[in-house]
Amino acid sequence: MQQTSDLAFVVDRFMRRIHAGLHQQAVQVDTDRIGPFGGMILMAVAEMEPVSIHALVAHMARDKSQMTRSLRMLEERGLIARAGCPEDGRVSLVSLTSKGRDLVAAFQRILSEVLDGLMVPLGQAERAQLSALLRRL
Amino acid sequence: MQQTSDLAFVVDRFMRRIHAGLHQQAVQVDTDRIGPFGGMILMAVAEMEPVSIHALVAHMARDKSQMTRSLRMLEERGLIARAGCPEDGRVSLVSLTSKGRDLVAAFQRILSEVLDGLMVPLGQAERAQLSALLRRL
DNA sequence: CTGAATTAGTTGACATAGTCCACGAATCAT
DNA sequence: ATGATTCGTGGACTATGTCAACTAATTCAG
Repeated sequence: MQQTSDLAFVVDRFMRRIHAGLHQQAVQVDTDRIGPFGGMILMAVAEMEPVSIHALVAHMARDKSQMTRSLRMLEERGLIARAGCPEDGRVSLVSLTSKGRDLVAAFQRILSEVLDGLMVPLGQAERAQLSALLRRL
Repeated sequence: MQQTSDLAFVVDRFMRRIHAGLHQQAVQVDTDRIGPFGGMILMAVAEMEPVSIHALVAHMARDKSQMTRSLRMLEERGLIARAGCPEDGRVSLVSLTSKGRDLVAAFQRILSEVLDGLMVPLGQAERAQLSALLRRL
């Protein structure tokens, strides 16, 4: 049980190291000050566009009010655009602008670098194993 | 590279699910409203006591000013106690009170339950594997 | 077809957590 | 001793998270 509750610490620390790495590196790129969460949203949109806010909320496991505000911020900075959904008047579909797409590419590059840096203790096979295990949760 | 940056999402979501699970469950126990971070600190202290604030900061990868404030909060609620270090006048050593120890036990039980709940998709061997991999990072 | 329940999204108010910077005091190196 | 370093504290600010109330569009029971 020591073992079990330790897992939370280990995951937490890993996440914080990613966060810290991004914080260091992303300053060069994040000229609009959208923050790490903004970056995460952009990357999620990139994979799912056009996507409803509801789907985004589910995917990222965040509160919807938070998503509303972050999306407004991203929209103000011209990184995303919204369009009404023709089939359902309630949903609005979010997609990237070309400016947003550029920023996503930069974020992904940095994130990959940071992750690679953190993963050095693990061999190639182990990295794949780790990803596979986490993905199943 | 899709693969690589995905990892950040996967870890993030896992962490948030832990967080959400605690949020649900811990209400019963957290009568002093110390929050999830407070709980994490208590558990860390439990494993390391008597421990300097500096060591705690390093272990949890947090900002030291944040730690100062959280510890003050925990001290006000009578969960931890501080003692000056005889060998080094700068450091103060933190340890649990008996009230704190009880709360840690409760937190650990809940955390284990939550983690067990999240880990159901994985078999016993895989869980061990996951822990081992994460611990090496 | 209509009223009740549901769902998508927004907003306000607030709580918690993280970052940065400067400071005082104790210690260390030379 | 004195200058650099380390431990902890405090202030100011930003970013994230949580909860509850609300509007508008949709669904569904009857």
